[in-house]
Amino acid sequence: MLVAVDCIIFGFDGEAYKLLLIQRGFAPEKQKWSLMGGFVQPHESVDEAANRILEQLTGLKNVYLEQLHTFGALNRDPVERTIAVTYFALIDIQKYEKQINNEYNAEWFSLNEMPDLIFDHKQMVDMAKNRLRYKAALHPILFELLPEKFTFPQLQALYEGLYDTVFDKRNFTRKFLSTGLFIKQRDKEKESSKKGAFFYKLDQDKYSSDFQAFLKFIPNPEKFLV
Amino acid sequence: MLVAVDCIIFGFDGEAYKLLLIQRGFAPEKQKWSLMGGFVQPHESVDEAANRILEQLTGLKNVYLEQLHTFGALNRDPVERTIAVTYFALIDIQKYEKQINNEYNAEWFSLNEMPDLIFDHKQMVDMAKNRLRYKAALHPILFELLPEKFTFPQLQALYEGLYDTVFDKRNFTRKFLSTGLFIKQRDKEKESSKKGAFFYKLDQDKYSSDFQAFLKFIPNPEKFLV
DNA sequence: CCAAAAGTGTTCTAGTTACACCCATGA
DNA sequence: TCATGGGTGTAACTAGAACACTTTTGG
Repeated sequence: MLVAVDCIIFGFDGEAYKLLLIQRGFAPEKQKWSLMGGFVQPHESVDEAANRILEQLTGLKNVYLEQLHTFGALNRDPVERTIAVTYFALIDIQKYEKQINNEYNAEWFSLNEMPDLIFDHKQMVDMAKNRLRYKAALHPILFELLPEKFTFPQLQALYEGLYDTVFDKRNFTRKFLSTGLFIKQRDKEKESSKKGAFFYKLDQDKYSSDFQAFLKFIPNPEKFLV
Repeated sequence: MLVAVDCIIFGFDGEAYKLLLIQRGFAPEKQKWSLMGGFVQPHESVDEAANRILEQLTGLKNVYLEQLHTFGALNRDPVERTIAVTYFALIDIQKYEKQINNEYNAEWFSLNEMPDLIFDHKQMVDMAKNRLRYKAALHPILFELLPEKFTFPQLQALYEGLYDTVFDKRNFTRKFLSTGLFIKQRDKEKESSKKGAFFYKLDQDKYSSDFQAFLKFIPNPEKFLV
């Protein structure tokens, strides 16, 4: 039985969520679009395989990478019995350089303009989207998609994009500022407006110390969940 | 590469959370306690394998079974390279009959009185516990551990046991009743008190229609999360 | 000077918490 | 009759939601 790893790689370009896909240069389904994947090698753990595969395509190390789900349907790969351990990654799209690896024909696609994908990769993407929505509602992970410096309008677009909705600007700002996670910078981003919007950075200490958001079925659930 | 499935099987006896473990009758680690597991067969999906393994041990079908995580460290199985797809199950402990399968020496252990487990099974159990806490804070899944009819004192013990805390009885009752998920029965459970506590049943319609609890990072997140 | 986006406060509402006494019954 | 556990209401507080105008500045 073969064990493969597939990576769902998310980016955000300031307007929309993107996925990094590759055009397969090999059979089966040659020329069709698919997630970046590969087989787990005997000398590496499954997590290591995921990191390797991600780095092969993007050149990036130390990115947010989380195991999503293992897909093990009987005929998901028509050629050989393969189970796929999927991971989703959140990367700063600005750090990605197309030229890093020419071995793969990789391209960013907007989530709502995706080509058909091979095998059960569409299902994987759907699950990843869902997990991301779920997780981002509770944990401050979306910042992994932003550059080091970002503005509140960008931050709000990031959240609005994920949930496909609009939030009240005042309430949004207040809620996020009240976490104490953000440090205002002196400079402004002046490209997207005349007035310009102040940059913020994450308070890395607060960010890395287990920040938990506010679940409400259990009183003070942040006490209990790790 | 071998692909195994391991099941973390939870029960609740009215007082404490329990795990169903088996004493291995085979090498390696013969006689030691472990999770119930087995290899994925060529003719079955991974999900099917999990259901099969669970049924082999408990005789139960259609129980709550959710994929947890895939463990793929290099030397997790000292004999052969094996990756383990883990699932956790929630079963009504009263439905379990010890005699269903004598092939395995199975026993329920309280979560805080567990024997040493083989390989990385302890890590699996920890992760399952955590996932259960997490999930139960947001979704009404703990009822899978209760018999069809249960009392509010039992329900509260169930939640207090999982989070290892005490809740205010009045607030607890109000919050849970306000979900409209519970139908009061005419009869009482009279074993554990003189006065007796009314039985309740789940409103199965409400229960099966995607009940979502109340996350609070995103306004009205139940609109967005599936 | 005006169009476009940034930034900022207050009020109302609803949900959460804290808290204590009476009830029913078997022994 | 009393010990044990079951059942219930209210008031204070807090967090979330709704809502609109002013500021800045490049063109």
